[in-house]
Amino acid sequence: MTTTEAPRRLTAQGIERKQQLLDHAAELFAERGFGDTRVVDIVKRAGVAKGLFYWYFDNKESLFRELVELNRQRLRVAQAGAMDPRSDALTRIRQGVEASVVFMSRNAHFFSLLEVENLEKQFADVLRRGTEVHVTDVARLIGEGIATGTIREEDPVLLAYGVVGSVGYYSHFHRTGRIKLPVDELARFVGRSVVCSLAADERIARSVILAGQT
Amino acid sequence: MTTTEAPRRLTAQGIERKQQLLDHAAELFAERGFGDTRVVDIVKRAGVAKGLFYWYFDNKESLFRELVELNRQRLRVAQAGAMDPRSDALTRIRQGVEASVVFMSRNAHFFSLLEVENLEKQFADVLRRGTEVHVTDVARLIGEGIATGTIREEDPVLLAYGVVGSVGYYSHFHRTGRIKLPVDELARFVGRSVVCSLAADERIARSVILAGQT
DNA sequence: AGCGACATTGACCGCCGGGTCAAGCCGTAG
DNA sequence: CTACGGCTTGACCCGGCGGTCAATGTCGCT
Repeated sequence: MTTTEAPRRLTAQGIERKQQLLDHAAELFAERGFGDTRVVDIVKRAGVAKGLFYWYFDNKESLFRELVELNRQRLRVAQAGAMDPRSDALTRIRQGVEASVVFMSRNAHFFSLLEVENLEKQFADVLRRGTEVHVTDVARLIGEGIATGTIREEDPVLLAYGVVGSVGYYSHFHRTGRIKLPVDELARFVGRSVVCSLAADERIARSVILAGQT
Repeated sequence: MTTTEAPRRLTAQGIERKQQLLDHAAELFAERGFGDTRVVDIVKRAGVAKGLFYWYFDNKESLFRELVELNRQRLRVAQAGAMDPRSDALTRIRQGVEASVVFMSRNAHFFSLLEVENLEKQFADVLRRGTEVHVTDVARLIGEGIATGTIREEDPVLLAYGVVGSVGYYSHFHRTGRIKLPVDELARFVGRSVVCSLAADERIARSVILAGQT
């Protein structure tokens, strides 16, 4: 199944069309979920014939997977971009967390699927792999923070799951309209929360938080 | 649709059979997800004919909803039972959190569906209502904690989402085998984590945590 | 015995939706 | 002009699955 299938050569028009399909699909998935979105719905919304779908994707599942990879990468880039390499680990985590919340909000239509890992068991693999990468990233930072004494001594991986979880959950609650708050405000709140749960002591927590209240 | 349909009178045998179906369904849902579980699979596993399913349930969806309500209630009871009414709010939260983690682990087969709110959009309502109840419970306690000075001053509801989220996520990661740790150890860790993220100051955090390390 | 209510069976129906396909279009390179 | 490969169409196929139903069984009560 992992055959190196000839990646079809696409013209400019082809690339655009494919992107349209991805976009409309993401939108529909967010609206009704993967299982309740018909291929017909996707093509209809894009205003093309059904057969065309299968010109660009092997099948519905394959489109979904592509969507996942794409957005994971974009999120990772956003996180990396938000971190100031001169800052200490805890601060960088705060920055990454805030960026993630904002990013997820901007791409709400997509993440309403992503963060939730087992909407359909068949995707457990892709989705979890993504989370795993994220967790590893954070765990590394936490390890650093523990070494330099800014983060309390606990298993870094365990703490990392908490960070990733918080971001995911808060984003989810925000997206589904149960937390009514401007994104950036929420982002700062989650940042603060995470810092509080990680900081080695009160003084550190306060200083990292204060530095973030621009 | 919310017709007060005559709730069929069940004999002892009937009640048992219905429970069997619920159990097997929960198991299968956990294995493959709701969408990928066929009614036939459920009845086959229970060793009965397909038609019987519709004797006990209106349809697949209705069974699912029943499953949800049932387990929500049981969780709530477990939480309430774990809290020592003489303790302060923060401690009670810690107790509730630990109980939740344990409960979710014991009922893993079911909660692999529950905590994830939008596996299928059609269930958003039931699932969210459940979370909402939970959040409200916790928010009340947090409000109390803020009033008595043990919890830091932030919007109680916002903080409550964090607590509920943490429990859900850690349980999820544990259930899916990515956190390999005895349940009770994990429960204590999550308890500590939550306390750290809520406590008004370091002294309080330490004392509440120490009191919990039996 | 025989009635009525609960319990159980499995063949059957109908539709929905994923995926196929043969044919046609259009721009460009030769 | 023609050939070719990317692009587009929509009718069609077909398997799977949710849900129905008429028949049969099995209690317990009168």
